[in-house]
Amino acid sequence: MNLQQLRFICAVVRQNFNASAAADSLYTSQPGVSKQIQLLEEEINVALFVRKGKRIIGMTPAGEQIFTFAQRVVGDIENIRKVGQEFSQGDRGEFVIATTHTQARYSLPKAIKAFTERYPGVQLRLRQGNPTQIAEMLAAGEADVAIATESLNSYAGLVALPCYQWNRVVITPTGHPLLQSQPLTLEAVAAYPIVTYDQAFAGRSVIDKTFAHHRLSPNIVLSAIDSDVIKAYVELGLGIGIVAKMAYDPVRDTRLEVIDASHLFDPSTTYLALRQGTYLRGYLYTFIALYAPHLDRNTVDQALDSTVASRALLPLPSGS
Amino acid sequence: MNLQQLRFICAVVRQNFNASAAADSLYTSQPGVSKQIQLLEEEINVALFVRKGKRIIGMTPAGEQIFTFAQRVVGDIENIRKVGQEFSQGDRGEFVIATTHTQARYSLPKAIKAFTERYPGVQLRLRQGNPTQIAEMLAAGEADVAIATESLNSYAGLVALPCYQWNRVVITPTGHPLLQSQPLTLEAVAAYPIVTYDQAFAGRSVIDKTFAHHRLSPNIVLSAIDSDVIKAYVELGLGIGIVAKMAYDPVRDTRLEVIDASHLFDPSTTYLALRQGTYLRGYLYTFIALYAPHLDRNTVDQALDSTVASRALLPLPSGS
DNA sequence: TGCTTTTACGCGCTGCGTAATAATA
DNA sequence: TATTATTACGCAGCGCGTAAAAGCA
Repeated sequence: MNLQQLRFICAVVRQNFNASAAADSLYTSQPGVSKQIQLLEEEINVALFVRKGKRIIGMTPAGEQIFTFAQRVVGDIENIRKVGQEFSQGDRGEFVIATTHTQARYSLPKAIKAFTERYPGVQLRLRQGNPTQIAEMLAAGEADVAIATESLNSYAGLVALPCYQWNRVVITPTGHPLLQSQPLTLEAVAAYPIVTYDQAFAGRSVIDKTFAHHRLSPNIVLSAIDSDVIKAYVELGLGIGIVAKMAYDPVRDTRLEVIDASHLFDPSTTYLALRQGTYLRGYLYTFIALYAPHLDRNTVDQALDSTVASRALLPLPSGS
Repeated sequence: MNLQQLRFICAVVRQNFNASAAADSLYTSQPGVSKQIQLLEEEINVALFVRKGKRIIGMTPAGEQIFTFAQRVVGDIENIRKVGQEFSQGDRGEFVIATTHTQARYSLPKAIKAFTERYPGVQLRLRQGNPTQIAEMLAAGEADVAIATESLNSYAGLVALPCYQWNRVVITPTGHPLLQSQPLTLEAVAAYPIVTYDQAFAGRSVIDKTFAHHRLSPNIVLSAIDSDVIKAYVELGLGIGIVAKMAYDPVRDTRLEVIDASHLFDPSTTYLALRQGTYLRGYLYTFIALYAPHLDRNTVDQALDSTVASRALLPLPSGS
């Protein structure tokens, strides 16, 4: 048994039981992958993959168990490498953040600016996607942290830490009649065509739930993954927009008017997620503290160690 | 990086930073061990061991962190092997119990008899030692379970499950004057020379604490690790004995008389301990259930998964 | 002078790539 | 027919053991 064999197993599983793709992803030859897997199966005397003729189509029960261990081994090897880097060149390295457009554009810039000034030797990479893709990137080790509002909790192997709460504003073109209706009500909002986030993004689920709860059927004429796209279409007069308050910029957005809607919707919480069992480079703790000051090193470590859902343990600081 | 290098690191640490001993323990050459460790240090660019001249005398901080990961990797490799055995020959294998004399002699026989009948293909091995040695055997992977009354909890990386409670009897030679004093009191016991367990064994700490709490200074003329040795010396008239109730056999021990002492001492709890993060062969669950019927597979799995001390979670069934 | 680690060196195994074959969809 | 897995084979590299040297207590 050797490490390479375990890497091969993980890659084959991750590539949906395609050994050729697995070989590509590891920059090696496909026969090598097949052979090493066969050797391992022979050594431990049990088939790991279910084959239909010559095709690999799934895992045996034994394979599934072994896969979980193999994953942990491969992760630990990565951890060992990281410890080495941390001690040999603590202020240099790579740092990949998987996040959504809205976070990247509106909530992260301040922390990222401070971070890059503090760690000029760290190569920072932003990877964008929807919350599900983000969680998968993190789980697959393609990112070091994930930041998003939806669906980061309840993903096996990940730990989600609450960062901050936020709520929504309604944005309209200048001179829109809705600006007259004070105070703002859900009914008034539902009377106009609406532009807001896509299903998977930025607390859209809260918006849907709120309308449904009040037995309102809003006319959502356009949904987008991107606050800037929403704002553009609102400017064009396609409808009124519901976006995160942080996405409205009073300086830039002069062709829009804004009405606070915090009283209409439950607040949403943005989470920062980490893979369980990973060694965190020192600068990662620094970044997390820059982004969410209540998440100090001890808090993060405790959350990473605990098996139980960490959200309950962590009080969220008030307001923002 | 390869598995062997990680094994070498673990062995060197376990052998108190003696590379020669580590090589012996792994049945390989000492230069090979040194060289592989050097290669790894070179590869990840950080010293793992602190050297004084040519002697290895300790670990660097980086080394300590890496050691913990290396341990887990080595353990997971072992786990993978076990999964293979479980699925290829589920009713065959090896099973090592680390325990004390008293458990081996008096509490285990029934479960072991049933187990060997159920699993004739499993090679069962009993390893005896004091509770500290037992815990170390388990932690080092030299045993699959540890069973003892003292000091199995509070050992990092181990999970202790309460199995049963028990208490003590006083044994005397036939016709001893203590037999007349009804009911038995601590003061009466303390009036005679006492033979009982060694410091490290079988709830001796409870005995000491009880006497101390009553401001009594018993005259313990002989302590032994072994109930049978204690009984032998009580038969010889050296003193009265305090032993676990289960150690008195009314059929065999005809030259001894017995007085129940449950009302004098707090009960002790015997624990069964497992290493965290280990894959358990199916027959191990069977054995545990035979020995302590309230510890079914789910209970054991939950305890193994949880990071927090498992004892608090587990109710101990009453009496026995 | 022990005992321990490092250096030196050569053999043998094995992992890996290329090429060819077999089997599936 | 296109894609994918297995078999065959040969080279290169590396892990491991033996032997010798170098330091340490």
